[in-house]
Amino acid sequence: MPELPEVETTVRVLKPKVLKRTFVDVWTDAPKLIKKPESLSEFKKRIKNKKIKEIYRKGKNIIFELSGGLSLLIHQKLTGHLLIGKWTFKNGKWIAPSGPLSEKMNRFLHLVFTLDNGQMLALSDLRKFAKVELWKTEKLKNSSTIKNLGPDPLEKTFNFSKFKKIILSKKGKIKQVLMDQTVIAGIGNIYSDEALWRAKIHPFKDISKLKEKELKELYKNIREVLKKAIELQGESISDYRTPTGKKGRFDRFRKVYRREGEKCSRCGATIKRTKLGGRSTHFCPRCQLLTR
DNA sequence: CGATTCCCCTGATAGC
DNA sequence: TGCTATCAGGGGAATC
Repeated sequence: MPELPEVETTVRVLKPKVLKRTFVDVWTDAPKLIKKPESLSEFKKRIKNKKIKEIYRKGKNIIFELSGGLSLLIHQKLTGHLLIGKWTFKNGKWIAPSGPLSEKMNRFLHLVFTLDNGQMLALSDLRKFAKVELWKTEKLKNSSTIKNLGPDPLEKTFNFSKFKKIILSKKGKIKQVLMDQTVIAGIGNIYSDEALWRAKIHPFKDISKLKEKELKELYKNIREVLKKAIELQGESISDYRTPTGKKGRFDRFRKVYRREGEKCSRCGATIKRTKLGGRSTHFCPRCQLLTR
């Protein structure tokens, strides 16, 4: 499930491989992934012969800035991940070279861009939830997709007082607020659970009940866990893989997410899983008390 | 305007 | 064995 660290890893790995490259061809067996423009032929026509001038992350979105005043936006959602390599097309399907790209999770190719050096940029997406949009760069900047995003938690300007201010301006349960992309951009289910465990805060704790000390711990731990995950190229307990098809190595630092029934590494209590707003939520019932 | 619900999709898993 | 029902889940749209 790509969140900020996984999307950042994708951008960092792709960057040297795609900068200054030109799109020469597009293949898809799932045209519904392409939301903009609506017509696939129009999408193909517009993206062909455009050069990748820049690639960057905005929240969980990947944006390729192209020549001709265009920008390609890709959101990987739950199971999407971008891969780079050289596949061959045989009998209606893509054959991956041996190595990580041929591994199971990388087989669900639904969109393949061929670049001018023969390399391919491919979107593997088991559940086909990803979205691909081609925008005029100026329009994208003013779009609600971009404008409604909250600040990036790793930006230099994102200091504690800014964090405190935006969190306290919201109401509700802390985990839900952390996952709200209009509040802070980039945190999802995994890293909200992990940051809250590190900060010893119960995911259901109401914003209004948070103490100054807890806010400070949370601020610090959000940034630390995200940085650590980027350093390790993200987590791959589920579908995510880096663009070369390899697993991220954050797993050994994962303390609660998908660890229901295991012992808390800090206090030994049994990790619990519940639902919050339709999302599974993991926490330690002993070190993350609701009332403290 | 905010809060909630539905929907997109398919592999894995449980139940019969 | 093989079928069917359920679940997971980001975010956008529709609805309350």
